[in-house]
Amino acid sequence: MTDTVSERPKGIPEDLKEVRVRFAPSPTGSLHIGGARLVMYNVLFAHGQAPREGKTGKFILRIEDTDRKRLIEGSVENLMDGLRWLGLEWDEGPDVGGPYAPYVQSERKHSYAEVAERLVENGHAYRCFCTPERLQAVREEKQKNKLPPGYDRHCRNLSAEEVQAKLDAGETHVIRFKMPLDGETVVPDLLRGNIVYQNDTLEDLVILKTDGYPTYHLAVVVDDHEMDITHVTRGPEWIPTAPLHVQLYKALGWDLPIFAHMPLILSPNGGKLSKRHGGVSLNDFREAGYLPEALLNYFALLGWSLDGKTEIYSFDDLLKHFRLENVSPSPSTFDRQKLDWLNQQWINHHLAVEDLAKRVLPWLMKDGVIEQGPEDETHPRYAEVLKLTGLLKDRIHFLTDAPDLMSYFLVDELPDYDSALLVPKKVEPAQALAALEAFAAKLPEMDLADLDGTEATMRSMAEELGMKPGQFFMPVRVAATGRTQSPGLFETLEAVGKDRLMERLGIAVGKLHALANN
RNA sequence: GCCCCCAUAGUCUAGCGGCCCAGGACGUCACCCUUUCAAGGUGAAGAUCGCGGGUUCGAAUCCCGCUGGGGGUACCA
Repeated sequence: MTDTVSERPKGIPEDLKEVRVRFAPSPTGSLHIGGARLVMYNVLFAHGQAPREGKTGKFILRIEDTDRKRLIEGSVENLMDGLRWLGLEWDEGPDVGGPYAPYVQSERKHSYAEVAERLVENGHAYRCFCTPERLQAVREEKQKNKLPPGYDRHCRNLSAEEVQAKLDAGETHVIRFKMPLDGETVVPDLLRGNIVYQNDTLEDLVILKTDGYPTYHLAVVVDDHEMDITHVTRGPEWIPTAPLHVQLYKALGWDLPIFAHMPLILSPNGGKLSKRHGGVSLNDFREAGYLPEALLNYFALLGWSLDGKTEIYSFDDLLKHFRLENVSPSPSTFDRQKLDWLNQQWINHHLAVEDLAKRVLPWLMKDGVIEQGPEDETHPRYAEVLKLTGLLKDRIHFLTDAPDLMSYFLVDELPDYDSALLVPKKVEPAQALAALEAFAAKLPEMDLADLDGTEATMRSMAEELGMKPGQFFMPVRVAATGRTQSPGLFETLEAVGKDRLMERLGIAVGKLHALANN
Protein backbone atom coordinates (compact mmCIF):
# COMPACT_ATOMS: atom_id res chain seq x y z
CA MET A 1 0.00 0.00 0.00
CA THR A 2 2.85 2.33 0.75
CA ASP A 3 6.58 2.29 0.48
CA THR A 4 7.56 5.28 2.50
CA VAL A 5 5.93 7.27 5.21
CA SER A 6 6.37 11.02 5.37
CA GLU A 7 6.90 13.10 8.51
CA ARG A 8 3.29 13.32 9.57
CA PRO A 9 1.57 10.54 7.74
CA LYS A 10 -2.12 10.13 7.36
CA GLY A 11 -3.36 6.92 8.89
CA ILE A 12 -5.59 6.11 5.97
CA PRO A 13 -4.38 6.72 2.39
CA GLU A 14 -6.79 8.57 0.11
CA ASP A 15 -7.10 5.78 -2.42
CA LEU A 16 -8.04 3.10 0.11
CA LYS A 17 -11.68 2.02 0.06
CA GLU A 18 -11.83 -0.21 3.08
CA VAL A 19 -9.74 -0.28 6.21
CA ARG A 20 -9.12 -3.82 7.46
CA VAL A 21 -7.36 -4.40 10.75
CA ARG A 22 -7.00 -7.47 12.86
CA PHE A 23 -6.11 -8.69 16.32
CA ALA A 24 -4.29 -11.98 16.14
CA PRO A 25 -3.58 -13.41 19.58
CA SER A 26 -2.19 -16.80 20.30
CA PRO A 27 -4.43 -18.78 22.64
CA THR A 28 -1.83 -19.34 25.32
CA GLY A 29 -3.52 -17.85 28.34
CA SER A 30 -5.61 -14.98 29.57
CA LEU A 31 -5.89 -11.72 27.67
CA HIS A 32 -3.35 -9.17 28.81
CA ILE A 33 -4.65 -5.62 29.15
CA GLY A 34 -2.07 -4.53 26.60
CA GLY A 35 -3.87 -6.80 24.16
CA ALA A 36 -7.22 -5.41 25.18
CA ARG A 37 -5.96 -1.91 24.55
CA LEU A 38 -4.71 -2.95 21.12
CA VAL A 39 -8.14 -4.34 20.30
CA MET A 40 -9.72 -1.07 21.36
CA TYR A 41 -7.39 0.91 19.13
CA ASN A 42 -8.26 -1.39 16.24
CA VAL A 43 -11.98 -1.08 16.77
CA LEU A 44 -11.75 2.70 17.13
CA PHE A 45 -9.72 2.86 13.96
CA ALA A 46 -12.00 0.61 11.90
CA HIS A 47 -15.36 1.69 13.29
CA GLY A 48 -14.59 5.31 14.17
CA GLN A 49 -11.79 6.86 12.19
CA ALA A 50 -12.41 4.97 8.94
CA PRO A 51 -16.07 6.02 8.60
CA ARG A 52 -15.17 9.58 9.59
CA GLU A 53 -12.74 9.63 6.69
CA GLY A 54 -15.29 8.24 4.29
CA LYS A 55 -14.11 4.62 4.27
CA THR A 56 -15.63 1.39 5.37
CA GLY A 57 -13.79 -0.36 8.19
CA LYS A 58 -13.60 -3.94 9.36
CA PHE A 59 -12.07 -5.38 12.49
CA ILE A 60 -11.11 -9.04 12.30
CA LEU A 61 -10.30 -11.49 15.05
CA ARG A 62 -7.89 -14.20 14.05
CA ILE A 63 -6.38 -16.91 16.21
CA GLU A 64 -2.67 -17.66 15.79
CA ASP A 65 -2.32 -21.14 17.15
CA THR A 66 0.74 -22.32 15.28
CA ASP A 67 2.67 -23.09 18.43
CA ARG A 68 1.01 -26.35 19.22
CA LYS A 69 2.97 -26.86 22.42
CA ARG A 70 1.73 -23.79 24.22
CA LEU A 71 -1.97 -23.97 23.53
CA ILE A 72 -4.20 -23.55 26.55
CA GLU A 73 -7.68 -24.95 26.56
CA GLY A 74 -10.43 -22.39 26.79
CA SER A 75 -8.24 -19.37 25.99
CA VAL A 76 -10.18 -18.48 22.87
CA GLU A 77 -13.54 -18.54 24.63
CA ASN A 78 -12.11 -16.58 27.51
CA LEU A 79 -10.64 -14.01 25.16
CA MET A 80 -13.87 -13.53 23.24
CA ASP A 81 -15.87 -13.29 26.42
CA GLY A 82 -13.53 -10.63 27.78
CA LEU A 83 -13.63 -8.54 24.64
CA ARG A 84 -17.41 -8.67 24.48
CA TRP A 85 -17.56 -7.67 28.12
CA LEU A 86 -15.57 -4.58 27.15
CA GLY A 87 -18.03 -3.97 24.36
CA LEU A 88 -15.49 -4.58 21.62
CA GLU A 89 -17.00 -6.49 18.72
CA TRP A 90 -15.38 -7.96 15.62
CA ASP A 91 -16.83 -8.09 12.13
CA GLU A 92 -15.12 -11.31 11.14
CA GLY A 93 -13.72 -14.05 13.32
CA PRO A 94 -13.69 -17.70 14.29
CA ASP A 95 -17.19 -17.68 15.76
CA VAL A 96 -18.92 -15.15 13.53
CA GLY A 97 -17.28 -16.31 10.30
CA GLY A 98 -16.75 -14.03 7.33
CA PRO A 99 -15.63 -13.96 3.71
CA TYR A 100 -12.03 -14.87 4.57
CA ALA A 101 -12.75 -17.91 6.75
CA PRO A 102 -11.30 -19.86 8.40
CA TYR A 103 -9.97 -17.41 11.00
CA VAL A 104 -7.85 -19.94 12.83
CA GLN A 105 -4.32 -20.46 11.58
CA SER A 106 -4.12 -24.15 12.31
CA GLU A 107 -6.99 -24.58 9.86
CA ARG A 108 -5.12 -22.69 7.16
CA LYS A 109 -1.98 -24.79 7.32
CA HIS A 110 -1.89 -25.72 3.65
CA SER A 111 -1.36 -22.12 2.50
CA TYR A 112 1.76 -21.67 4.54
CA ALA A 113 3.51 -24.81 3.33
CA GLU A 114 2.68 -23.92 -0.25
CA VAL A 115 4.08 -20.44 0.14
CA ALA A 116 7.20 -21.74 1.83
CA GLU A 117 7.79 -24.24 -0.99
CA ARG A 118 7.28 -21.50 -3.52
CA LEU A 119 9.92 -19.41 -1.80
CA VAL A 120 12.36 -22.34 -1.87
CA GLU A 121 11.77 -22.79 -5.58
CA ASN A 122 12.23 -19.06 -6.17
CA GLY A 123 15.52 -19.09 -4.37
CA HIS A 124 14.20 -16.84 -1.60
CA ALA A 125 14.32 -19.55 1.03
CA TYR A 126 16.20 -22.76 1.73
CA ARG A 127 15.95 -26.02 3.59
CA CYS A 128 18.02 -26.13 6.75
CA PHE A 129 18.94 -29.46 8.29
CA CYS A 130 20.83 -28.11 11.28
CA THR A 131 20.01 -29.76 14.59
CA PRO A 132 18.93 -27.76 17.63
CA GLU A 133 22.20 -28.81 19.25
CA ARG A 134 24.26 -27.34 16.46
CA LEU A 135 22.25 -24.12 16.55
CA GLN A 136 22.81 -23.87 20.28
CA ALA A 137 26.54 -24.35 19.84
CA VAL A 138 26.71 -21.70 17.11
CA ARG A 139 24.84 -19.26 19.27
CA GLU A 140 27.14 -19.77 22.24
CA GLU A 141 30.22 -19.48 20.08
CA LYS A 142 29.05 -16.17 18.63
CA GLN A 143 28.12 -14.86 22.03
CA LYS A 144 31.53 -15.73 23.38
CA ASN A 145 33.25 -13.87 20.57
CA LYS A 146 30.96 -10.90 21.03
CA LEU A 147 29.63 -11.24 17.52
CA PRO A 148 26.03 -10.58 16.55
CA PRO A 149 24.20 -13.75 17.47
CA GLY A 150 22.12 -15.81 15.14
CA TYR A 151 22.26 -18.60 12.65
CA ASP A 152 25.48 -18.90 10.66
CA ARG A 153 23.72 -19.68 7.37
CA HIS A 154 25.35 -23.11 7.31
CA CYS A 155 22.70 -24.62 5.02
CA ARG A 156 22.16 -21.57 2.84
CA ASN A 157 24.52 -22.75 0.16
CA LEU A 158 23.97 -26.49 0.14
CA SER A 159 23.94 -27.82 -3.40
CA ALA A 160 20.80 -29.35 -4.87
CA GLU A 161 22.48 -32.77 -4.60
CA GLU A 162 23.38 -32.32 -0.95
CA VAL A 163 19.84 -31.30 -0.17
CA GLN A 164 18.41 -34.24 -2.06
CA ALA A 165 20.77 -36.63 -0.31
CA LYS A 166 19.67 -35.38 3.11
CA LEU A 167 16.04 -35.59 2.13
CA ASP A 168 16.53 -39.15 0.88
CA ALA A 169 18.23 -40.01 4.13
CA GLY A 170 15.07 -38.85 5.91
CA GLU A 171 16.68 -35.94 7.73
CA THR A 172 14.14 -33.48 9.12
CA HIS A 173 14.46 -29.86 8.17
CA VAL A 174 13.02 -26.40 8.50
CA ILE A 175 12.73 -23.70 5.88
CA ARG A 176 14.62 -20.47 6.42
CA PHE A 177 14.19 -17.21 4.58
CA LYS A 178 17.23 -15.85 2.75
CA MET A 179 17.70 -12.31 3.92
CA PRO A 180 19.66 -10.07 1.56
CA LEU A 181 23.32 -9.97 2.58
CA ASP A 182 23.88 -6.29 1.91
CA GLY A 183 21.95 -3.09 1.43
CA GLU A 184 19.22 -2.01 3.81
CA THR A 185 15.64 -2.87 4.61
CA VAL A 186 13.25 -0.08 5.44
CA VAL A 187 10.27 -0.68 7.68
CA PRO A 188 7.81 2.20 7.36
CA ASP A 189 6.01 2.62 10.65
CA LEU A 190 2.96 4.82 11.00
CA LEU A 191 4.00 6.17 14.39
CA ARG A 192 7.76 6.33 13.93
CA GLY A 193 8.47 6.99 10.26
CA ASN A 194 11.02 4.82 8.49
CA ILE A 195 13.00 2.36 10.53
CA VAL A 196 16.15 1.43 8.66
CA TYR A 197 18.04 -1.83 9.12
CA GLN A 198 21.40 -2.75 7.64
CA ASN A 199 20.85 -6.12 6.03
CA ASP A 200 24.19 -7.50 7.18
CA THR A 201 22.94 -7.37 10.77
CA LEU A 202 19.87 -9.43 9.97
CA GLU A 203 19.61 -13.19 10.03
CA ASP A 204 17.92 -16.01 8.17
CA LEU A 205 14.97 -16.86 10.36
CA VAL A 206 12.90 -20.02 10.24
CA ILE A 207 9.59 -19.60 8.44
CA LEU A 208 8.41 -23.21 8.39
CA LYS A 209 9.06 -25.55 11.30
CA THR A 210 9.92 -29.25 11.29
CA ASP A 211 6.36 -30.06 12.24
CA GLY A 212 5.11 -28.38 9.09
CA TYR A 213 3.62 -25.43 10.95
CA PRO A 214 4.72 -21.94 10.00
CA THR A 215 6.38 -19.63 12.47
CA TYR A 216 4.63 -16.38 13.32
CA HIS A 217 6.57 -14.57 10.60
CA LEU A 218 5.26 -16.58 7.68
CA ALA A 219 1.81 -17.00 9.14
CA VAL A 220 1.12 -13.31 9.71
CA VAL A 221 2.40 -12.26 6.35
CA VAL A 222 0.39 -14.88 4.49
CA ASP A 223 -2.77 -14.35 6.51
CA ASP A 224 -2.59 -10.59 6.49
CA HIS A 225 -2.17 -10.68 2.74
CA GLU A 226 -4.88 -13.25 2.13
CA MET A 227 -7.28 -11.37 4.39
CA ASP A 228 -6.49 -8.04 2.70
CA ILE A 229 -5.34 -6.49 5.95
CA THR A 230 -4.48 -2.85 5.28
CA HIS A 231 -2.96 -1.91 8.64
CA VAL A 232 -0.81 -4.21 10.69
CA THR A 233 -1.12 -3.12 14.31
CA ARG A 234 0.77 -5.04 16.97
CA GLY A 235 3.03 -4.65 19.95
CA PRO A 236 6.49 -3.10 19.64
CA GLU A 237 8.15 -6.42 20.33
CA TRP A 238 7.66 -7.10 16.62
CA ILE A 239 9.75 -4.20 15.42
CA PRO A 240 12.98 -6.24 15.32
CA THR A 241 11.48 -8.89 13.05
CA ALA A 242 9.57 -6.47 10.86
CA PRO A 243 12.38 -6.38 8.25
CA LEU A 244 11.82 -10.10 7.67
CA HIS A 245 8.16 -9.40 7.12
CA VAL A 246 8.95 -6.61 4.69
CA GLN A 247 11.30 -8.90 2.78
CA LEU A 248 8.71 -11.65 2.70
CA TYR A 249 6.17 -9.30 1.15
CA LYS A 250 8.74 -8.29 -1.43
CA ALA A 251 9.79 -11.84 -2.25
CA LEU A 252 6.16 -12.82 -2.70
CA GLY A 253 5.42 -9.78 -4.82
CA TRP A 254 2.76 -8.52 -2.44
CA ASP A 255 1.93 -4.92 -1.50
CA LEU A 256 3.11 -3.85 1.91
CA PRO A 257 0.42 -3.06 4.48
CA ILE A 258 0.85 -0.04 6.73
CA PHE A 259 2.71 -1.06 9.87
CA ALA A 260 1.76 0.54 13.16
CA HIS A 261 3.70 -0.80 16.12
CA MET A 262 1.84 0.35 19.18
CA PRO A 263 3.55 1.43 22.41
CA LEU A 264 4.25 -0.92 25.25
CA ILE A 265 2.67 -0.67 28.68
CA LEU A 266 5.34 -0.63 31.37
CA SER A 267 5.05 -1.73 34.96
CA PRO A 268 5.66 0.94 37.63
CA ASN A 269 9.15 -0.49 38.21
CA GLY A 270 10.04 -0.45 34.54
CA GLY A 271 9.91 -3.45 32.29
CA LYS A 272 6.89 -5.17 30.94
CA LEU A 273 3.77 -5.13 33.05
CA SER A 274 3.73 -8.37 34.94
CA LYS A 275 1.54 -10.36 37.26
CA ARG A 276 3.19 -9.17 40.44
CA HIS A 277 1.88 -5.65 40.00
CA GLY A 278 -1.67 -6.54 40.91
CA GLY A 279 -3.06 -8.24 37.89
CA VAL A 280 -2.53 -7.73 34.22
CA SER A 281 -5.18 -9.83 32.62
CA LEU A 282 -8.49 -8.37 31.66
CA ASN A 283 -10.18 -10.93 33.88
CA ASP A 284 -8.32 -9.67 36.92
CA PHE A 285 -9.80 -6.23 36.46
CA ARG A 286 -13.24 -7.55 35.77
CA GLU A 287 -13.14 -9.59 38.97
CA ALA A 288 -11.84 -6.64 40.95
CA GLY A 289 -14.95 -4.62 40.16
CA TYR A 290 -13.73 -2.34 37.40
CA LEU A 291 -16.15 -1.06 34.77
CA PRO A 292 -15.49 -1.63 31.08
CA GLU A 293 -16.07 2.10 30.63
CA ALA A 294 -13.26 2.95 33.01
CA LEU A 295 -10.86 0.50 31.43
CA LEU A 296 -11.53 1.78 27.91
CA ASN A 297 -11.27 5.35 29.15
CA TYR A 298 -7.95 4.57 30.74
CA PHE A 299 -6.60 2.74 27.69
CA ALA A 300 -7.40 5.82 25.63
CA LEU A 301 -5.63 8.14 28.05
CA LEU A 302 -2.57 5.92 28.07
CA GLY A 303 -0.69 6.87 24.94
CA TRP A 304 -3.28 9.06 23.31
CA SER A 305 -4.96 12.35 24.03
CA LEU A 306 -7.67 14.38 22.38
CA ASP A 307 -6.67 17.85 23.54
CA GLY A 308 -4.54 17.35 26.61
CA LYS A 309 -7.41 18.48 28.84
CA THR A 310 -10.37 16.13 28.51
CA GLU A 311 -10.10 13.17 30.86
CA ILE A 312 -13.46 11.42 30.72
CA TYR A 313 -14.32 9.76 27.44
CA SER A 314 -17.15 7.43 26.58
CA PHE A 315 -16.56 4.89 23.87
CA ASP A 316 -18.74 7.01 21.58
CA ASP A 317 -16.56 10.03 22.26
CA LEU A 318 -13.57 7.95 21.32
CA LEU A 319 -15.20 6.78 18.10
CA LYS A 320 -15.68 10.43 17.22
CA HIS A 321 -12.15 11.56 17.97
CA PHE A 322 -9.59 8.77 18.06
CA ARG A 323 -6.88 8.79 15.40
CA LEU A 324 -4.44 5.94 15.16
CA GLU A 325 -1.62 8.14 13.88
CA ASN A 326 -1.88 10.27 17.02
CA VAL A 327 -0.98 7.44 19.36
CA SER A 328 2.32 8.26 21.01
CA PRO A 329 5.16 5.89 20.14
CA SER A 330 6.70 6.16 23.59
CA PRO A 331 5.96 3.47 26.14
CA SER A 332 3.87 4.45 29.14
CA THR A 333 3.76 3.30 32.72
CA PHE A 334 0.61 1.67 33.98
CA ASP A 335 -0.80 3.92 36.69
CA ARG A 336 -3.22 2.00 38.83
CA GLN A 337 -4.25 5.08 40.79
CA LYS A 338 -5.42 6.93 37.74
CA LEU A 339 -7.39 3.90 36.59
CA ASP A 340 -8.96 3.67 40.03
CA TRP A 341 -9.88 7.34 39.88
CA LEU A 342 -11.51 6.86 36.49
CA ASN A 343 -13.43 3.85 37.74
CA GLN A 344 -14.71 5.89 40.62
CA GLN A 345 -15.58 8.82 38.39
CA TRP A 346 -17.63 6.56 36.16
CA ILE A 347 -19.44 5.01 39.09
CA ASN A 348 -20.01 8.24 41.00
CA HIS A 349 -20.91 10.58 38.18
CA HIS A 350 -21.18 9.16 34.72
CA LEU A 351 -23.22 6.00 34.87
CA ALA A 352 -27.01 6.19 35.09
CA VAL A 353 -28.17 4.98 38.52
CA GLU A 354 -30.40 2.32 36.94
CA ASP A 355 -27.42 1.02 35.00
CA LEU A 356 -25.20 1.02 38.07
CA ALA A 357 -27.85 -0.76 40.13
CA LYS A 358 -28.03 -3.60 37.62
CA ARG A 359 -24.29 -3.97 37.62
CA VAL A 360 -24.21 -4.08 41.39
CA LEU A 361 -26.78 -6.90 41.59
CA PRO A 362 -24.47 -9.79 40.69
CA TRP A 363 -21.98 -8.70 43.33
CA LEU A 364 -24.67 -8.51 45.99
CA MET A 365 -25.84 -11.99 45.08
CA LYS A 366 -22.33 -13.33 45.04
CA ASP A 367 -21.77 -12.15 48.59
CA GLY A 368 -25.15 -13.43 49.70
CA VAL A 369 -26.39 -9.97 50.66
CA ILE A 370 -29.49 -10.57 48.58
CA GLU A 371 -31.01 -13.78 47.27
CA GLN A 372 -30.11 -15.22 43.86
CA GLY A 373 -32.16 -13.98 40.94
CA PRO A 374 -31.98 -12.32 37.56
CA GLU A 375 -29.26 -9.72 37.01
CA ASP A 376 -31.70 -7.06 35.88
CA GLU A 377 -34.72 -5.03 36.99
CA THR A 378 -36.80 -8.17 37.34
CA HIS A 379 -34.89 -9.20 40.46
CA PRO A 380 -37.36 -9.02 43.38
CA ARG A 381 -35.15 -6.61 45.27
CA TYR A 382 -34.19 -4.40 42.35
CA ALA A 383 -36.25 -1.43 43.52
CA GLU A 384 -34.55 -1.54 46.89
CA VAL A 385 -31.10 -1.89 45.35
CA LEU A 386 -31.82 0.97 42.97
CA LYS A 387 -32.68 3.26 45.85
CA LEU A 388 -29.57 2.26 47.77
CA THR A 389 -27.43 2.72 44.69
CA GLY A 390 -28.58 6.31 44.50
CA LEU A 391 -27.83 6.75 48.18
CA LEU A 392 -24.40 5.14 48.13
CA LYS A 393 -22.95 5.56 44.67
CA ASP A 394 -20.55 8.33 45.65
CA ARG A 395 -18.89 5.97 48.08
CA ILE A 396 -18.44 3.12 45.61
CA HIS A 397 -15.04 3.03 43.98
CA PHE A 398 -15.28 -0.53 42.71
CA LEU A 399 -18.35 -2.66 42.13
CA THR A 400 -16.89 -5.00 44.72
CA ASP A 401 -17.41 -2.31 47.35
CA ALA A 402 -21.17 -2.49 47.00
CA PRO A 403 -22.02 -5.56 49.09
CA ASP A 404 -20.29 -4.24 52.17
CA LEU A 405 -21.64 -0.71 51.77
CA MET A 406 -25.18 -1.89 51.20
CA SER A 407 -25.30 -4.83 53.54
CA TYR A 408 -26.75 -3.08 56.61
CA PHE A 409 -29.71 -1.93 54.55
CA LEU A 410 -30.38 -5.26 52.91
CA VAL A 411 -29.79 -7.68 55.72
CA ASP A 412 -32.19 -7.87 58.67
CA GLU A 413 -29.68 -8.74 61.34
CA LEU A 414 -26.55 -6.69 61.78
CA PRO A 415 -23.34 -8.57 62.42
CA ASP A 416 -22.00 -8.01 65.90
CA TYR A 417 -19.98 -4.83 66.37
CA ASP A 418 -17.79 -3.32 69.03
CA SER A 419 -19.87 -1.57 71.73
CA ALA A 420 -17.24 1.16 71.99
CA LEU A 421 -18.31 2.45 68.58
CA LEU A 422 -21.55 3.62 70.17
CA VAL A 423 -19.66 6.06 72.34
CA PRO A 424 -18.07 8.98 70.45
CA LYS A 425 -15.05 10.81 71.76
CA LYS A 426 -15.76 13.32 74.53
CA VAL A 427 -19.06 11.58 75.27
CA GLU A 428 -19.77 9.48 78.35
CA PRO A 429 -21.32 6.01 77.86
CA ALA A 430 -24.22 7.19 80.01
CA GLN A 431 -24.87 10.07 77.64
CA ALA A 432 -24.83 7.81 74.61
CA LEU A 433 -27.24 5.53 76.39
CA ALA A 434 -29.52 8.39 77.26
CA ALA A 435 -29.45 9.57 73.65
CA LEU A 436 -30.43 6.16 72.29
CA GLU A 437 -33.18 5.67 74.86
CA ALA A 438 -34.58 9.10 74.16
CA PHE A 439 -34.50 8.47 70.44
CA ALA A 440 -36.08 5.04 70.77
CA ALA A 441 -38.88 6.53 72.82
CA LYS A 442 -39.55 9.18 70.21
CA LEU A 443 -39.22 6.95 67.16
CA PRO A 444 -42.73 5.44 67.08
CA GLU A 445 -44.29 8.83 66.45
CA MET A 446 -41.72 9.98 63.85
CA ASP A 447 -42.19 9.97 60.09
CA LEU A 448 -38.81 8.89 58.72
CA ALA A 449 -39.80 9.75 55.17
CA ASP A 450 -39.83 13.39 56.26
CA LEU A 451 -36.11 13.96 56.26
CA ASP A 452 -36.29 17.61 57.33
CA GLY A 453 -38.70 16.68 60.11
CA THR A 454 -36.37 13.96 61.36
CA GLU A 455 -33.48 16.37 61.36
CA ALA A 456 -35.40 19.04 63.27
CA THR A 457 -36.59 16.52 65.82
CA MET A 458 -33.17 15.05 66.37
CA ARG A 459 -31.44 18.41 66.64
CA SER A 460 -33.81 19.55 69.36
CA MET A 461 -33.41 16.24 71.18
CA ALA A 462 -29.65 16.79 71.16
CA GLU A 463 -30.12 20.23 72.60
CA GLU A 464 -32.38 18.96 75.36
CA LEU A 465 -29.74 16.40 76.31
CA GLY A 466 -27.05 19.06 76.26
CA MET A 467 -25.16 17.32 73.45
CA LYS A 468 -23.75 18.67 70.21
CA PRO A 469 -25.70 17.39 67.21
CA GLY A 470 -22.76 15.28 66.06
CA GLN A 471 -22.42 13.68 69.48
CA PHE A 472 -26.06 12.74 69.43
CA PHE A 473 -26.10 11.53 65.84
CA MET A 474 -23.18 9.16 66.08
CA PRO A 475 -24.63 6.68 68.58
CA VAL A 476 -27.80 6.58 66.50
CA ARG A 477 -25.80 6.00 63.33
CA VAL A 478 -23.85 3.16 64.89
CA ALA A 479 -26.97 1.61 66.38
CA ALA A 480 -28.68 1.76 62.99
CA THR A 481 -25.82 0.51 60.85
CA GLY A 482 -23.25 -1.14 63.10
CA ARG A 483 -20.56 1.20 61.83
CA THR A 484 -19.38 4.79 62.14
CA GLN A 485 -19.57 5.59 58.45
CA SER A 486 -22.75 5.84 56.46
CA PRO A 487 -24.57 8.15 54.08
CA GLY A 488 -26.44 11.09 55.59
CA LEU A 489 -28.06 10.00 58.86
CA PHE A 490 -31.66 10.90 58.04
CA GLU A 491 -31.62 9.17 54.67
CA THR A 492 -29.93 6.24 56.30
CA LEU A 493 -32.61 5.96 58.98
CA GLU A 494 -35.33 6.09 56.39
CA ALA A 495 -33.69 3.38 54.31
CA VAL A 496 -33.20 1.11 57.30
CA GLY A 497 -36.88 1.44 58.18
CA LYS A 498 -38.65 1.94 61.46
CA ASP A 499 -39.11 -1.70 62.43
CA ARG A 500 -35.54 -2.75 61.93
CA LEU A 501 -34.44 0.48 63.55
CA MET A 502 -36.40 -0.24 66.71
CA GLU A 503 -34.86 -3.65 66.91
CA ARG A 504 -31.34 -2.35 66.36
CA LEU A 505 -31.79 0.41 68.93
CA GLY A 506 -32.77 -2.26 71.42
CA ILE A 507 -29.60 -4.21 70.70
CA ALA A 508 -27.47 -1.08 71.04
CA VAL A 509 -29.07 -0.12 74.34
CA GLY A 510 -28.32 -3.62 75.59
CA LYS A 511 -24.73 -3.28 74.51
CA LEU A 512 -24.37 0.02 76.36
CA HIS A 513 -25.83 -1.46 79.52
CA ALA A 514 -23.32 -4.28 79.32
CA LEU A 515 -20.55 -1.77 78.79
CA ALA A 516 -21.65 0.21 81.86
CA ASN A 517 -21.66 -2.92 84.00
CA ASN A 518 -18.09 -3.79 83.17
C1' G B 1 27.78 -7.99 23.45
C1' C B 2 24.87 -6.82 18.89
C1' C B 3 20.36 -4.60 16.52
C1' C B 4 16.20 -1.45 17.20
C1' C B 5 12.71 1.86 19.68
C1' C B 6 11.72 5.79 23.13
C1' A B 7 12.86 10.45 26.14
C1' U B 8 8.02 17.29 28.89
C1' A B 9 6.88 17.15 37.04
C1' G B 10 6.52 10.61 40.91
C1' U B 11 2.73 9.01 36.79
C1' C B 12 -0.40 9.87 32.11
C1' U B 13 -0.30 13.77 28.78
C1' A B 14 -0.79 19.13 25.76
C1' G B 15 2.83 21.23 22.78
C1' C B 16 4.42 20.16 15.49
C1' G B 17 9.94 27.15 15.41
C1' G B 18 7.81 32.92 18.40
C1' C B 19 1.08 32.79 21.88
C1' C B 20 5.39 28.43 26.84
C1' C B 21 10.78 31.11 32.18
C1' A B 22 5.62 25.14 29.63
C1' G B 23 -1.13 23.92 29.90
C1' G B 24 -4.52 19.76 31.80
C1' A B 25 -5.15 15.26 34.83
C1' C B 26 -3.80 11.35 38.62
C1' G B 27 -1.20 11.28 43.10
C1' U B 28 0.52 14.53 47.41
C1' C B 29 -0.52 18.68 50.83
C1' A B 30 -3.71 22.72 52.74
C1' C B 31 -8.31 25.02 53.22
C1' C B 32 -13.84 25.20 52.38
C1' C B 33 -18.51 22.45 52.74
C1' U B 34 -20.19 19.07 56.78
C1' U B 35 -23.97 14.80 61.54
C1' U B 36 -19.63 10.42 60.14
C1' C B 37 -17.39 8.68 55.64
C1' A B 38 -17.42 9.69 50.78
C1' A B 39 -18.50 13.01 46.85
C1' G B 40 -17.82 18.16 45.66
C1' G B 41 -15.30 23.20 45.69
C1' U B 42 -10.80 26.31 46.12
C1' G B 43 -5.71 26.60 46.35
C1' A B 44 -0.43 25.04 46.86
C1' A B 45 4.01 22.42 46.14
C1' G B 46 6.16 19.76 42.08
C1' A B 47 9.56 20.20 35.14
C1' U B 48 16.73 24.29 34.72
C1' C B 49 11.22 20.46 28.68
C1' G B 50 17.42 13.86 30.25
C1' C B 51 22.65 16.08 29.13
C1' G B 52 26.03 18.48 25.56
C1' G B 53 26.70 20.59 21.00
C1' G B 54 24.79 22.80 16.65
C1' U B 55 20.88 25.25 12.92
C1' U B 56 17.98 29.89 13.57
C1' C B 57 16.84 36.77 14.87
C1' G B 58 14.24 33.01 17.99
C1' A B 59 14.01 25.75 19.99
C1' A B 60 10.44 21.79 24.53
C1' U B 61 9.67 21.95 19.25
C1' C B 62 14.74 20.87 13.66
C1' C B 63 19.93 18.21 13.28
C1' C B 64 24.16 15.52 15.62
C1' G B 65 26.49 13.15 19.79
C1' C B 66 26.00 11.26 24.65
C1' U B 67 23.29 9.36 28.68
C1' G B 68 19.18 6.88 30.56
C1' G B 69 15.00 3.63 30.03
C1' G B 70 12.76 -0.17 27.18
C1' G B 71 12.29 -4.04 23.40
C1' G B 72 14.48 -7.95 20.45
C1' U B 73 18.36 -11.39 19.99
C1' A B 74 14.11 -19.37 19.67
C1' C B 75 11.99 -24.72 14.91
C1' C B 76 7.37 -18.74 21.12
C1' A B 77 4.18 -15.56 19.70
